[in-house]
Amino acid sequence: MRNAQLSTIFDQMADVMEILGEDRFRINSYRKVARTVAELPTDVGVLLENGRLAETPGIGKSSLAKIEEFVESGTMAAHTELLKRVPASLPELLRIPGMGPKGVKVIYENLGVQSIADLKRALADGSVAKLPGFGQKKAATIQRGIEFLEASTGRIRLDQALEAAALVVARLREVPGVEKVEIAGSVRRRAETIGDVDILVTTGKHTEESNQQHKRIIQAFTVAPFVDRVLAAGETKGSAIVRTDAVAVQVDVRVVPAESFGAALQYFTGSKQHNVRLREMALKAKMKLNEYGLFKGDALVAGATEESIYKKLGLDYVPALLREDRGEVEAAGKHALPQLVRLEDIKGDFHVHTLASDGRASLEEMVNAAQALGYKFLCITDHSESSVVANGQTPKRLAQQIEQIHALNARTKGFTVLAGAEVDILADGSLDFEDELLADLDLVIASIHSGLTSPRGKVTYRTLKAMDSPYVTILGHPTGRMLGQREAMDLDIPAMIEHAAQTGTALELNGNPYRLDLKDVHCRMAIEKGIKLTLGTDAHSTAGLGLMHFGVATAARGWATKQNVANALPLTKLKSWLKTKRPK
DNA sequence: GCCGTTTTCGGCCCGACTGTTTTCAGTCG
Repeated sequence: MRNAQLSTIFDQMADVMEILGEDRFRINSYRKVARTVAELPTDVGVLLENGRLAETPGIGKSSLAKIEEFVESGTMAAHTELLKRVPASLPELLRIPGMGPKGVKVIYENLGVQSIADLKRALADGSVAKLPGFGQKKAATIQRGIEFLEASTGRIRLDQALEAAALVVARLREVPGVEKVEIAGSVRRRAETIGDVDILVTTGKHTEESNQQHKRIIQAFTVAPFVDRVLAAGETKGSAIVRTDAVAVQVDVRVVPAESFGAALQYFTGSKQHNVRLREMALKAKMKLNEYGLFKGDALVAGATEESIYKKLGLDYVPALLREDRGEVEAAGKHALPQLVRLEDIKGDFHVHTLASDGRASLEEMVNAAQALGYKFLCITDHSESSVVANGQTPKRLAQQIEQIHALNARTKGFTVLAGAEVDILADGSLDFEDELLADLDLVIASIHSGLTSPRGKVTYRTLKAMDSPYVTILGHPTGRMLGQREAMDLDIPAMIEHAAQTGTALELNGNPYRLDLKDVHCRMAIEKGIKLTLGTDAHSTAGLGLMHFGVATAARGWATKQNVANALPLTKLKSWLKTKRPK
């Protein structure tokens, strides 16, 4: 899709305009266009043709013309012209924490610094510290910023962020005077990757001693053994790099009095874009929203709970999972928010491995663990023969496993084990087992495990062809991505979703936090086409079954209700649903 | 540049922290 390219172009223009010191509101609208285009579910070319792009909020006449120009010619004059005005490598300096557009402008104009390499030299010879508005400390901050940037692996996975958050939460709960400790930010929204971790602490009602008390709480955080480096430590806010066994991540701790808890939680949860929307609404209603509350003049109108703030703004309560400015504010105003799927709605797991392939627990152990979670069913989906490294089963071994499952079902009450397989989609789009064997299974997940870097046409062809099989119930981890490790396949997502709808194939939402595949926005596209999602943990151990909450959160971020999720079906309905695609 | 149940012009989210300042600008979230 050209959407990603266009998004980058608008962001690049905004970067350059910032360095040039142009109008910040204009820059903001470029940023908004960049973000809007990136999140469009359909290629801009298509939306241009059917006129929908012009209706998209945030995209006005000027941006529309620029996009049109790019779609027609592959270039954009405004972009080309802007890039000519500063050295090409200059915008990369904006990525250094502590360096903003003003700083970049000063070091460029005074020292001729054009790149991070130039900047390192200027820092080393002391010329940065001598610049107007700079100094020894500022130079040191920039130095550390460069080191951080070069050592950083970028965003971390949600499970890693939750682990870091748990460390800090446990520490803060022990500090005297602390009443509540809540995880906020993108971790609370269960975003698929996390930039930094936000934690909110409340004390009792505001008193004379509050400031001292707040300071002590921040200090307790910054001197904790897991803190690598302190970035800031004031009276209400502390920021530090926290190191766990797996990762280092920035954690921000904010302390507020109890009467502002809701406002602070709302503010600190974000997303930024969602908050901007609410603040705009507050302004229109002659009010003001900040992290201390919703105010009319100086009077506090709401603040103790998040619910009260949304209510006073004329909105239904928006679950944190939806706060991305993807239409949830409008829906909340029209009482049209979905009843999101919850972990309690989940009656079983669709994607599980055992010792028969590369799992570490037996069939019986996995079933026992699923029963302990209160599930009603479990689908056993071991690998197929071609997945040699994963100890994929031969047809003979699979046939034996099916027998084993039937026998287990015969002696189990109130719980059903479904016989399935995760069958490889081969290079030509055919399946790794014959139809006769597939017909003996209750369900089939078809997955691509090889050739993930093939061109778009090839991976899309294989994916669509596999869905043509009447025995393929579910397309497994459709894009094949591994967060932080491996890019998604270059799959034509709209075509894949369209074909899933046509063939009646379900799409997996693989809940393993390495995958979260399909991702939230694609889940939403699928749901809008009436496609059922199946949540699977891809568990390779009994503990792995506990990852279901990641899948549920991601589905909810895709606006899924329990009707959209096959895991929530009662068993009888599930069984008949599994047969819908099969030959009659 | 975008937008409009007060506006087609005149707005555009808000506050904390830091460092370099003699009262505030820059950066961040």
